[in-house]
Amino acid sequence: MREGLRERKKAETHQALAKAALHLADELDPERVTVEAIADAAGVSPRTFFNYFSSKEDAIVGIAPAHSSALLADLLARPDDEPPLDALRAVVLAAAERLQAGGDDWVIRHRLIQKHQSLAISRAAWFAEVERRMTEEIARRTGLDPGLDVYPALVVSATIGALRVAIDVWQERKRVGALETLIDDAFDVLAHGLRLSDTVGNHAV
Amino acid sequence: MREGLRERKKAETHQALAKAALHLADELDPERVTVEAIADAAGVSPRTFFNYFSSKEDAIVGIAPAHSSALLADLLARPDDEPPLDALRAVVLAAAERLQAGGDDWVIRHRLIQKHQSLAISRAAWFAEVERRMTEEIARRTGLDPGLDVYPALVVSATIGALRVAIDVWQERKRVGALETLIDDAFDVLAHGLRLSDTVGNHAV
DNA sequence: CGCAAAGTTGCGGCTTCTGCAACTTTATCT
DNA sequence: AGATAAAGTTGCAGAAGCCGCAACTTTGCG
Repeated sequence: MREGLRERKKAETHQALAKAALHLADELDPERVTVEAIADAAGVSPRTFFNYFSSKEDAIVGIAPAHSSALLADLLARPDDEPPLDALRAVVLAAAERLQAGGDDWVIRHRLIQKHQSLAISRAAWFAEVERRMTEEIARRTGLDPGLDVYPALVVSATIGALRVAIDVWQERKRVGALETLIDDAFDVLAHGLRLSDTVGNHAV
Repeated sequence: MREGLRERKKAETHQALAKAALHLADELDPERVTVEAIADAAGVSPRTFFNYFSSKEDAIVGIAPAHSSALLADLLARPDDEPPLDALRAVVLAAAERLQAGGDDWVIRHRLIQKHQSLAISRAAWFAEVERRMTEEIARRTGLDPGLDVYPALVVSATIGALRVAIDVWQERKRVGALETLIDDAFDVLAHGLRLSDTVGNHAV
């Protein structure tokens, strides 16, 4: 059979743990949620929790290999001769759509991340890994050496920053309006230069 | 007396712990260095360690309130009507000079940060705090609402990213050439737009 | 059915980190 | 100087995170 019972059970346990972690953290403080409680809620032993996540924070933030792979895969799928910033914008827009399609859990997650810096740190660690790999790819496309030229790492860093900032502002705006608009605004600024000009202004919500 | 014995001793202990943490981490793996060993090397009890640093990583990375305050103070000292990106560039250049004046410890520190992601995470957490406060100040200067407009957070995020990237590339280049040049390159790119053009290229080392 | 691979669990152990209370050192006031 | 207050250090106890290991159970497959 293509998808064994084994794989399915593993995926179910993973999701059960992530969901339990998220909802428990939402009800109490994340700091007051123990691994034991999460494992209990997912019907699994505390020891097993650590077979799936390397920390409590990772479970709450929902660090899934799938996501970072998706970002990188999207980038690899863009045409090779597309300008780096355009390719990255497309990747980020696709990621935003994917996140919004995920439902309410994603909103809860990011509300928690904004309130508790231990979670923000976990997210940052995840972003850092994505950044590292995207920088490699941008370097390959541009023919630049990432150890000599700042451009590849700089454009990727700005890109990830734009995603993060857009999400934060969108949450701050109570999710009124499209996240994609904010992302486009951010990339327009990055593309035209970060000098403050009259093209920058708070688009009405 | 202006500077009491108390203050001096505290500063000495702080520095002794930071130095011990850095050098022990440099000799062994950071993961294999325990708080107990650091405290011993600094001639202080493990319990006291936690009166100075909230984690082992913080001690190695040398999270000192002084540094982040310096960045913010520099920003506050810039003229109010200076364009945000210019003010931030000046702040980052000043920070780079300050770091280089610090001597060899700083180089060791950043070599460790690049090798071990647990330290990179600690640094990221510290950057995040700086970012938050700088964003406030940029919002004030520009009259933009950081909860409505992406610009303040975006320009600060790109700025901190530029600092990080410049330091990383400089280390990768074995510290040949001036860090300030790399920072200027990065800010030139940010100012003119992140579209790849022929103005971007690896300046000879 | 029966063996091999993979997953789960309990256990022991180390480490990080915190609150608390006792103690020592430094500052201040008369 | 001497008493008192303030600040800093330390040990202790304990919660929790995290990991390696070995036994056990479940699943996959011939």
